[in-house]
Amino acid sequence: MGHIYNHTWIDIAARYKRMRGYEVYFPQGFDCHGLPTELKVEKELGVRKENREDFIDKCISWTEKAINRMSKQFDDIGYSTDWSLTYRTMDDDYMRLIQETLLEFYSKGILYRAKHPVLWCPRCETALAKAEVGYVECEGKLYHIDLLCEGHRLTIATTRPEMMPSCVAVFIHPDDDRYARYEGKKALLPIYGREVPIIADEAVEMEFGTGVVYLCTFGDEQDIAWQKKYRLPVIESIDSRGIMTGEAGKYAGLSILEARKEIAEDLIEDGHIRKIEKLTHSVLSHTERSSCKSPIELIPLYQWFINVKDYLKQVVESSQQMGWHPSYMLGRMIDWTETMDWPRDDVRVCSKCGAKKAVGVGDVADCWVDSSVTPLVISGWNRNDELFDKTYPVSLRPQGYEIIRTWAFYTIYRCMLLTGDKCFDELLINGMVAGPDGRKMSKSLGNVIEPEEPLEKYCADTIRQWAAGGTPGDDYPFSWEECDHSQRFLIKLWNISRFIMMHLEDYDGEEDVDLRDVDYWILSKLQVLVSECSVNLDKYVFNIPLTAIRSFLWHDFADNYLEMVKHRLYKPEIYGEDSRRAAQHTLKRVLETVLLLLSPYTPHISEEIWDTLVGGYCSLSSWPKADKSLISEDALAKGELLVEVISEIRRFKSEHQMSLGAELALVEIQADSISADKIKSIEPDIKATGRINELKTSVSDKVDGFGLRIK
RNA sequence: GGGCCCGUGGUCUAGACGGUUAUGACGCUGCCCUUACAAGGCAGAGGUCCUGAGUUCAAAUCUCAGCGGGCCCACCA
Repeated sequence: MGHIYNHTWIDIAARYKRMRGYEVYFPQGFDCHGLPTELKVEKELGVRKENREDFIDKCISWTEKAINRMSKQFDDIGYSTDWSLTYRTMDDDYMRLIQETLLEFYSKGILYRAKHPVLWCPRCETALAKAEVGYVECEGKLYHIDLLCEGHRLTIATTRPEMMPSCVAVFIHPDDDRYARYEGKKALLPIYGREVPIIADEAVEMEFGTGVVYLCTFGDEQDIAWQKKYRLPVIESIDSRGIMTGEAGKYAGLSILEARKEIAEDLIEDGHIRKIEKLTHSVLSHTERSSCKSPIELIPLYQWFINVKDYLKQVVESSQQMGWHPSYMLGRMIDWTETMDWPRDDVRVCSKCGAKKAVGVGDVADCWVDSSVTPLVISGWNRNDELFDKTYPVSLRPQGYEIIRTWAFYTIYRCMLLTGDKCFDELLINGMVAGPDGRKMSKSLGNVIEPEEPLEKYCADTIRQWAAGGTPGDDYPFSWEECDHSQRFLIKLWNISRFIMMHLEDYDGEEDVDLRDVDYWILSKLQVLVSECSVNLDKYVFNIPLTAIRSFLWHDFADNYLEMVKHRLYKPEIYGEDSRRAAQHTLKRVLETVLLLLSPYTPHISEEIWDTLVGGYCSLSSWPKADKSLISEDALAKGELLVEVISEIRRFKSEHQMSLGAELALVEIQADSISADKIKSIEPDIKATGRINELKTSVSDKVDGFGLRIK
């Protein structure tokens, strides 16, 4: 439903801009590569990636199935993309362009290969981006292990005793009086009998565990920082499959968990363990965009890196040149550039390797490597200069807030470096779709709605109204009630149209008509509505115009105006042919304009009615302009008075359990002089709409506004 | 720990350049077949606009603090 949600937004924007006269370049892309796909295929089809060719085939067919399903959903909601422009990140042309951009980065030294501790998932056997990991809270044990220092016991605390073979130093806090005397000395590791330096550093948390921590290469990011800062050696005791290496001595060949168990037993047996505490802690795990959830390791490996840190200032500057909707989302981008951190490795690898045969890299690239060049792909960068000049920067980037730090960030970064220019004029940021219960959609909560279910139950224009109801940047729940209401609105619109069509059968389309106060009233309100819609749609605010259109059509137009002109339509012999024609003209004009306003939201029903009412396509017509000459303050005031008087009469009938069609013998209105003037001019409308036989209006200085006496 | 967003009748929600009676939906109550629509219409009940303080003639709206919720980031040897 998230895709239905934001693609409806994009489609409304595209349809609106077309009607405003823009030539809208509207391609749809599909993001295909990456770990999420691989994990899905492994899980659902039960295949492993040992057989690379077979695995890739399975990934491609799975992805194509997903694309077909999504494309059908988009077609089902009337998504007006130009399918001939569709791009897929797994297409050869697309991949070629990715490679070109990477080669350009390589030639500039921005892309480089280096050995560096990376976040590594032993289960998926791949390096992960920082954005792909998160912390999972779980139960663990904190082992207090005695080390020896000049005959004294120095007790460290660790949750990972199996990292002992990788220990290269022990750290204490410089202000910690308990351990001050050990600073600069050496500690002896049990089992391995190796001596490591004892170093004082501010980063040690004195309150945690024993206040003494051992540094292993690499247990966490702090270890990386310390290893670099103090130029300590690196000992790799865990390999890329999560198996202990030869450095682990007798534990070599064991898995991490097996080694943890055995080394702990040995330490206990030898009397080196002073205490084991239970501990709830957060373990860095493979959490994002994946169902893996395995704990991750920091393993030094040769990997390809792209230097973003040196260009953050430019990314921020580029982002500031764009319009963000809502504007505070720019702040999230800047926050990200300010807080992202990774100890930099300055190693650059020479490109002149002299290899005779190029061998593809076996690693799985971060999927953002593909998806962050889309503005270049669709604009024909390095392919078609004419197209590029016309379509770059992209006018509007729609996306969710959860991938500002990834999709938006990497896209702005790469396009800025490759083109020297910003890649978007504006960004429209949507929130997440929550379940009907208001909570995040998740399988475990059982509140997931797949698009097929509402699409089966409701028509596309109903789903689109639901989607248009969201606010930029805010999360938005899926709501069956909102769908019900939206569906009923369509029926209402249909019935209004039937009524109007019925009365337009003999309408000659004469424009030169003698409009009455009531006509000016509804036409005035219509002009206000048109400008309200334009102002908001220009800001990509969709919910406010839709609500305003629905309220106008349902309540002002149907509940009030239609009832107020029925007598003129049905009895021209009493009220005059020209009055009837004025009403016909107004009915047609209002409905036409409302159909144009609704067209971006509910294109299907709008076209259907438009075809009968006007002919042709309303989505190809021009967006209406508010005609200020039709706004009459006097008519607005008279119309509101008429609504109020009719409302009083309806209330009376309701209280007396009378039908609204029941006739009233006599109604007397007392009004102050200003209101009385206005009321007198709309007396025929009051009389006819209220089914009043005799209506008397008199001026009274005792009332404020007006009062009614009904018999 | 840092940042951002949010808190409005039973439920969901609009409004946030300060200014009549706070919007609408669902639900609820009563009534009514208006020569379009009962999948409709009319009328009605229901609110300390999270709490407190401040600015102001005036605060749902602005400021600060607190409480509660959400998201992102960081930390947890």
